[in-house]
Amino acid sequence: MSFKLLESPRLEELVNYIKTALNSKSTVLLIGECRVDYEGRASSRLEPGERLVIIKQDGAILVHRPTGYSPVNWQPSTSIIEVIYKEGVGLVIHALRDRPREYLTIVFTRINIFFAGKLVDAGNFTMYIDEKEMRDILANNPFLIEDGLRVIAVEKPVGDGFVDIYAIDKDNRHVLIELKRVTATREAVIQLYKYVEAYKNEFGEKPRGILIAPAFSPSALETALNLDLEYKYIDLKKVREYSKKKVRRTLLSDFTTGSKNDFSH
Amino acid sequence: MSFKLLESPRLEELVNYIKTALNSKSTVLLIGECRVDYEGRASSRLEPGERLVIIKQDGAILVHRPTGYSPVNWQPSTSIIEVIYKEGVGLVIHALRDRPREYLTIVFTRINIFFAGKLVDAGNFTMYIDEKEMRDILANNPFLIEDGLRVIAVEKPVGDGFVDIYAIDKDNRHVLIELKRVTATREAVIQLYKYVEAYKNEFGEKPRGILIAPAFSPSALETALNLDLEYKYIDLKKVREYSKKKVRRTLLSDFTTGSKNDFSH
DNA sequence: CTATGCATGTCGATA
DNA sequence: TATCGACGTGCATAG
Repeated sequence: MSFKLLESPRLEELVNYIKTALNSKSTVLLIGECRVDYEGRASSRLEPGERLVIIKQDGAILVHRPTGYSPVNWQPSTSIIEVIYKEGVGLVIHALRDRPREYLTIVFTRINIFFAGKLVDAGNFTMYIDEKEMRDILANNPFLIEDGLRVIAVEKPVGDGFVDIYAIDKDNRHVLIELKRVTATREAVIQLYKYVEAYKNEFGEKPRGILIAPAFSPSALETALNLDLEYKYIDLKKVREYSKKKVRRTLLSDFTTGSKNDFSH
Repeated sequence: MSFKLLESPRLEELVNYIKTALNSKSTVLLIGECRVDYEGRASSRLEPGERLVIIKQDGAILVHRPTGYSPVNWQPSTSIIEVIYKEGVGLVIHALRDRPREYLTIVFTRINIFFAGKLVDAGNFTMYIDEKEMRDILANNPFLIEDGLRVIAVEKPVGDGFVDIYAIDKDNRHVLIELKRVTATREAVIQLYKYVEAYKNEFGEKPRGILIAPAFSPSALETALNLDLEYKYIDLKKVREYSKKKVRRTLLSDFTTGSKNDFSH
């Protein structure tokens, strides 16, 4: 990594450094005293203070205060950036974004650290289990849900949406299964209920509805009880063990056009 | 701002610098080559590459790749941080978080830049308008919605949720108003529909349902039409003008316990 | 403390 | 390109 680092630079001289860095698609860090105005979907003003500003290689801008996960102000990667030095004002950074039209203005009155460097980052990022993965694993290993379950389709269109897994149980009853990787809330139960109702209307037969999650909120349990829906705790660790047998990534289109790719047997 | 800045330090010597910085509640920046593992609600692995790691004064950790708004890995401010140097491995940073239990491990094999400094940031941050503000302004100036409207309550409990504004129109019909500060999607329409249905069931009278937003998605408009709901465009600029007459922040409790604070006249 | 809903949400996939 | 739904969503607030 080649980089440029300046301690307590004069603001005037920084303008060209920053412009050069942005033109060469480098990542720029600025630490110093600034104020920030934002105008777009909302409006905000941040009074002067010491912050870290990051301008990434794709034009994303983040203004970070010394605490908290979230940037206090930002602009996603779609922004156009302009840098000016205004005598008596300071170093002004404008970031403009179209659609939605949003403006971000950062005014630095002092900069302690300037860094510009081209980060080389080709490392792969893998999320080991997300809801899709969980769905695929369970669809391919339905005994993890209950014995004798036969999966007919995943992401089956029902009513307004898609139910995660559509199956038939050992007593030949139809089963709609909704999955949550995190604690299931009442919302999830209601969603499943809508699927069950829609299915009943469409196909004339009331299916079982099972909500599967590692945990359930009290209101979810109560609602499930009231709406005559089943729920089942799942151990994510156990599911993850089955993820090793690498399955082809299942695409939505595989299941929405015809039945040739349905999981049936 | 007092700070410490090191260029291409040896990893061994960094351990104490970082520990000292964390103990003194400083913000730490590390730029260099690292890999990252995460385990918690999900699991992820990030292969080696050059990144920026931020450890904030409250223990929040962000791992940023050279592009994009979002950190690739992170830990919110509730984390406990441990720093170790492992011979033959590198500089290891562990961040543990309770509730939910989550582990983040960063392993640096090279560091180009180390920065530690106590940022002083007392600047005030003001968000000029959010949905609450919009709700309060419209509740206090209902003529912006339509002539003759009398607001009875805001955040009125209806069914499962709370409708933003509950009012009575000039013909004495009940009106449920749902607000969106951004483009309203079908979801917003469905939400309003649920309120209208729930209200009908609870109070026996079918109210008007009005969705108010600066813009509407086509599916939102279509759904509104199908569900017999009204929609109204609102100019945020115009609403914002009425925000100058500073209103006391309206609390939910003002409207849910008794009627003494209701907006009625 | 948990539950609920908003967010300048952001991001990715789909039509 | 716009829309839709998920997210390790984070975060504030109400109960």
